[in-house]
Amino acid sequence: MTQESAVASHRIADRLRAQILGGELAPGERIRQEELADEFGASRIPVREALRILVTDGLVTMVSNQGAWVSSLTMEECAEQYSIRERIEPLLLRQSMPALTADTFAQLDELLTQMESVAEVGEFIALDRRFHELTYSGCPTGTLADIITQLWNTTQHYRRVYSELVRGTGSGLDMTHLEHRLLLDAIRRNDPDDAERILAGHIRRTRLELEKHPEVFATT
Amino acid sequence: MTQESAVASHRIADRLRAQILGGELAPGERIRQEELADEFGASRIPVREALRILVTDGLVTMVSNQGAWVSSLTMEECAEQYSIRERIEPLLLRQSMPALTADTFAQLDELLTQMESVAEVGEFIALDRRFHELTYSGCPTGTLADIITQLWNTTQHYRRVYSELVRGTGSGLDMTHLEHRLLLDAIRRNDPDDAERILAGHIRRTRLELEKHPEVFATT
DNA sequence: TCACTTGTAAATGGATACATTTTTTCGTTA
DNA sequence: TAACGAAAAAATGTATCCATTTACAAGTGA
Repeated sequence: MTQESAVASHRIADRLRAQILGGELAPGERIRQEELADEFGASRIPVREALRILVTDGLVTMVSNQGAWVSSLTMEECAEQYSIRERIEPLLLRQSMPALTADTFAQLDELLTQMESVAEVGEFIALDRRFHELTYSGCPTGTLADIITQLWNTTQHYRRVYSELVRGTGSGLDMTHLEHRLLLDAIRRNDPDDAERILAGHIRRTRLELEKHPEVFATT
Repeated sequence: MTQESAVASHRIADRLRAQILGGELAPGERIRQEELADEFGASRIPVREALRILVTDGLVTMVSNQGAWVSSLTMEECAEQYSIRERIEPLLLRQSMPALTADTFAQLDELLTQMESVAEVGEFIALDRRFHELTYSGCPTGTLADIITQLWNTTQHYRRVYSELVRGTGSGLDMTHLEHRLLLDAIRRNDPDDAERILAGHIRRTRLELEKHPEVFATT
């Protein structure tokens, strides 16, 4: 379990991060320091520190003398982030694979089975994320993993909105399941080249899918 | 020219960043808030903000209740950053190429000529950086460019130390010049595939070269 | 009616003072 | 002598108060 930090700025940052990733705070939303300070029973100093921590995460955007907002992405920016992931997640997967065990494979399999039958949108994207993160779990944390976590975080809102949009239409999700199964198979066979290729394709197709729905994104 | 920010925290961050990138502050060096505050005639509040800004840049590492240090990399971490660059800089170059003009080509050529005859180490790595940045200048700034700037920044110190180490031995630098010429040629010919391949190879060879000199890095 | 100005409210930036945590020092003891 | 521990010193974390900047709105003029 995650221990709550004794430092107020960290506590506030953790809580805010969870709110943003959980969808309680939408991209573009204004964040006022005093409001937050009252909410947490703290002064504005730790709130400002917390905001800067979230800037590091890419989740908050600050402008001098103007304030802070939950970061938002245009469709082009979101696509850019997917293009980056397309190039570097296969690298992380390759480095992770040697350390994965049969036990991990079983967990991955179980996650896929759950995903194939889940109805709720939030649940689906959570399982999807846990699946991919588990495939990377053979890697010690480092810059590569940090960057990828950031990219997942900053695009999470748009994944959720997209999923809600296409829910029930059956579009795209079938392919996702197929790709996941292929990916797990390549990992099990310990074929890093194949795994890299499938993962890159998976991310690429997701990006193209997102680009079919500009209405998900901010207009500016 | 770069306008000095009216906000103290930004001024301090800019100055500190320049000191770190310029080699005045070495990786691992402790940063005391009060010291900096005195140095800038400010209180510790803007100093703390500045430190958090540099954490975002990856140039400073902070630990709760313990303090801040100039970030340092082990050889493995530095190699990891080069591996990431190897995958994503070719992407940035590809996106940049269509916007480059004959004028840019001429500037790139001029930079290479200067590099081939420069004697001073600091001058060399500065020209090298300007050359590559100019090849990327066709791209609007975005997440990809930001990440790459960060990776260049966090590894800059080790490039400098390495360059000083091999100065005069003639090892490796010849290859660097050849690769740069090949790269510029591919860019001129507007051959993105070739340019991507050469650039990836260039970064990869630099990484391998660095890995031949573990003494450049922190031992922990 | 529209553009511009100005004044006021509100929000962010920063200084000082204090609280808390960590580190260091120094004395004690086995 | 080495190890343990307590007290002092130093550094970071936070609250409060004030300064400065920005945003909003009402008012004035053409």
